[in-house]
Amino acid sequence: MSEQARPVRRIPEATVTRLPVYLRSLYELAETRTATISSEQLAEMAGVNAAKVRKDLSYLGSYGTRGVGYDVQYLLFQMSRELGLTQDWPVVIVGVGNLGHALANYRGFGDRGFPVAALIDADPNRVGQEIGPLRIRHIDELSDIVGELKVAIGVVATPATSAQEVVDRLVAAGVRSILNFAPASVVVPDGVSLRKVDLAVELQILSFYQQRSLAESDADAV
Amino acid sequence: MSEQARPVRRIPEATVTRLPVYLRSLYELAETRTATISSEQLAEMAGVNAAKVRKDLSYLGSYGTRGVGYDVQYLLFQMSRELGLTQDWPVVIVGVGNLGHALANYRGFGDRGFPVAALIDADPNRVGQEIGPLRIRHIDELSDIVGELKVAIGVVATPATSAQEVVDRLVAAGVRSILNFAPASVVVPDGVSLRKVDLAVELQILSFYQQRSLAESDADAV
DNA sequence: GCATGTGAATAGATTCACAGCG
DNA sequence: CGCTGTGAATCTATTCACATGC
Repeated sequence: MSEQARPVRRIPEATVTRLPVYLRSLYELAETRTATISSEQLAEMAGVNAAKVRKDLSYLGSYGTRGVGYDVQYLLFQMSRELGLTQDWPVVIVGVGNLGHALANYRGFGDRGFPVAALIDADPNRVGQEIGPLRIRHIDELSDIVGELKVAIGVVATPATSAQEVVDRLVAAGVRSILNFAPASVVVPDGVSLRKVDLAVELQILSFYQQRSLAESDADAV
Repeated sequence: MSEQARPVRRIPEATVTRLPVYLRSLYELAETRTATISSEQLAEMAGVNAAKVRKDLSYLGSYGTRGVGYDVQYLLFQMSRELGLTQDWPVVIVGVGNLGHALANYRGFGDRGFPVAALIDADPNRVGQEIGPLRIRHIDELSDIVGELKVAIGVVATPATSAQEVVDRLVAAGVRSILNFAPASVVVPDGVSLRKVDLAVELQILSFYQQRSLAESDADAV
């Protein structure tokens, strides 16, 4: 009897990564008081094709109206709910160097339901420093901080060499979602989500295609 | 006779995104004077599985030795070449707010073959300001700057509302690789590469899985 | 009539499993 | 014998195309 009758829709990973993009488009539409939107139009805004939009949205449920399109407000609500955005998820930023500093000052976090609850560093020279309303605290306090402030997401902005250790500490403290900005591959146990943002990787990918396209135009020029 | 005999290997997109990760592992190995590495070990370092490593590397060529593994230095060289990292690709950062500022100060760029050649902003109050060795220049100078400094990559760190316009200007100026940090979907013509890094999107993806895992543990607890 | 929702078809990525070679 | 390199099998994602229902 432990099985639920409710069919827990299995949303493909690729779809999950696109939902936030649709969501952003929906916010824009809501601002311009647009009432309904077709998959075609939404696709254009999100930079994908219409079939993909329809397939993706169908995983959330049948929220459209044939012959009409999707109700912007309703879809906005359903998607927010599905993404877990009806509640706040407090964030802790670990590593307050250049990048961590910028992230700490970035309004986009709090504005969108991810309040920065704490700033953490290992460097005693930084601990105690104030950034906006927050005082940087020492990494040894991490576990307490996570518990007290109900931290849900850990943002790692340390140098590569400390990244794995910081991740381990976050996991030990009970954090189950981690966003890693450090240029290092880190591992997490099952049940913990990890996303990575790596500048160098992105630039190198661009470099690959840049070189390819130059090589081609050189060949053409011969 | 315009066809080359050399078979231009078609490297899958998914593989291209992993090459920089392998490359980083190889640099670490090189630092510890490791001479050869098996697909198994490299997989562990890169956080993928061994079959994938072998398949990925096979697209570059048969650079391994059966029964032994891959020569670290040789693979490092081949991979760098394939990624176009044997030359520098000058970068221009457009939008010197919080994030742009942090990026401008980030040493990771120049150190890895992506020298920051120029900083650009549209705000007259920022133009003229100096950050490190660079003076912020006005966006109207973009085209000249790209030409003079042989800018290959444009990094967009503007607010969402200006992102598309900035991208259009970069493309018009001849930039064929763009890294977009602005939380907006932008379009580029064929032949231009675009990668995006979006904080809010990453956090929302984490939120989705966080909510899922909490919902599951709640269900178990009943 | 028109745009959704979705099976079926296709394309792409991952993993398996083993032949081949040093 | 050990590890690469790779076809074949599988899994996942995308796209097509049209029945369905407002």
